[in-house]
Amino acid sequence: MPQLLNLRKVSREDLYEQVVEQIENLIIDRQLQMGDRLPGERELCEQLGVSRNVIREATKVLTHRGMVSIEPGKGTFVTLPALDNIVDSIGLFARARQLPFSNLVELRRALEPEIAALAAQRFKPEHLQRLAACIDIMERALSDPDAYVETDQEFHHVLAEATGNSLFVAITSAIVQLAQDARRVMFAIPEAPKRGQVFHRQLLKFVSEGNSEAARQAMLEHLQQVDEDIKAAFEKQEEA
Amino acid sequence: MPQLLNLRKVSREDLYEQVVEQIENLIIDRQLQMGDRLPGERELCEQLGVSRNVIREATKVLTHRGMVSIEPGKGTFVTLPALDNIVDSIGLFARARQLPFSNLVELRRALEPEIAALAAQRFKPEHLQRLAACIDIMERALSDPDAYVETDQEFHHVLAEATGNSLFVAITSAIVQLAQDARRVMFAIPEAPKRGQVFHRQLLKFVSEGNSEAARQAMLEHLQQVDEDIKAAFEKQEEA
DNA sequence: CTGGTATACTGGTTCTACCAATATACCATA
DNA sequence: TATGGTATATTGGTAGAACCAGTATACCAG
Repeated sequence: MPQLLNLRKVSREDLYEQVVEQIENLIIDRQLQMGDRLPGERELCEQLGVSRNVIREATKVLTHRGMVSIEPGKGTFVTLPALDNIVDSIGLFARARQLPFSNLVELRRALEPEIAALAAQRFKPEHLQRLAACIDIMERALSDPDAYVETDQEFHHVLAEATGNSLFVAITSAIVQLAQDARRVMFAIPEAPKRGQVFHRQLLKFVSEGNSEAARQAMLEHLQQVDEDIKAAFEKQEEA
Repeated sequence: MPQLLNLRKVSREDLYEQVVEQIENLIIDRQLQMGDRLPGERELCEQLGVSRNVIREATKVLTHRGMVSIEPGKGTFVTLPALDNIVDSIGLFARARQLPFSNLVELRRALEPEIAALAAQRFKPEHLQRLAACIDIMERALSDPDAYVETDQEFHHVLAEATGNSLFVAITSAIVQLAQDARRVMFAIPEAPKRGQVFHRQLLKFVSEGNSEAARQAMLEHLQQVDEDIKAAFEKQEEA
């Protein structure tokens, strides 16, 4: 069946979609600011000429986009989108497609060395403290996968925050989250966490010295080592 | 008012949230596969013991997460999350916080050189063709900002696809989208697009030769040039 | 085999009604 | 005066019935 005519596909947009867009635009244009309260559902119905159902479907979507927060009995308020949405969307994407672990490793190798380098240039005292605290906690949790992994994530998160670039923070959170399962596997290699700590200390040192290039290199080697340990752990797992 | 007691905050989860989670888990666990049809709304009401309203709010949220697709008259079907959600979430995040343009530039400088390098190792003939086609189109659109910018985005997108890593594709799409406005500004510098083409051609050449390092370097210089042109364009804009 | 048609089904939308939690103003009491 | 209860209006949460419009299917007429 050849396509003789080029027909534009007709598509009336759902009502709730239109409501979502309208409110979204109001927020983007700053006509609705952070913390502002939306009109009540019943009032929005009148103003927009739609049923309450439509309004509710729209606000539910906006809630999950992190743009509004619904508080029963009080109202619906404009909020600042959190990192969660980015983390969730990347996580879902990767999970749904069962992306190979190598994809994650490559992304980290592109991002995190640069993050370490920038962190070395821009850190504030607060960040050094938090990094040091992470190292301490991990040292005491060398045999506690859950605690170690969680703190390891925090370490990389703090490093990203030290760059002062929220986009780095957002994407780092996402990939670190995705790598979580793999990290736990790593504990099959007993000396892996200890080896990781060596690099963590190096990183903290180089960053605190403001030595960008050394920090970048240390991060690169750290990722290399983690990658190898995880591969070894997987092989060990398959033997069993 | 000192916080004497540590009270756990009570919070019954909304019904629609529970429905979202249930369906989401079914999809993640592969009990519902891509293309499968969900039971009708009325049937879901019975099975889950909730009103149709609740079901609808849940499916709307799932739609905007890209997990299902609603087709009136037919039903609701499981879909594969698209890039759009990642792009949207990053875009919203950046816009809502009015992140400085420099954040974007830094992220690109971390990602795209690595992408160029990987593309040089893994490209398929198809990618070279598409890259060449983009260059041709841009050549003919040196004075048409809209067409040029759009094709420029496509160029970087194809490069990311050539890495075979979907995470690169996703994040590249997002940042390229965010940079769109800035790119258009660039046309205030008449020779900017032409200069960009020089690098585009270089990139295509190095990638096709499989020369990772040259490709990486070319991309780095390309971004550097774009950044300078945009800054110059902004200054020129402020003068006016 | 074509094209119409009746029919059942799907999601889209509206409306009404009620619940639970919140906020407010007011009032009784210590 | 200050505390605490109480009535009341308002908010979002949920239910359920009803109808619309688009779709699919089977069946029938040509």
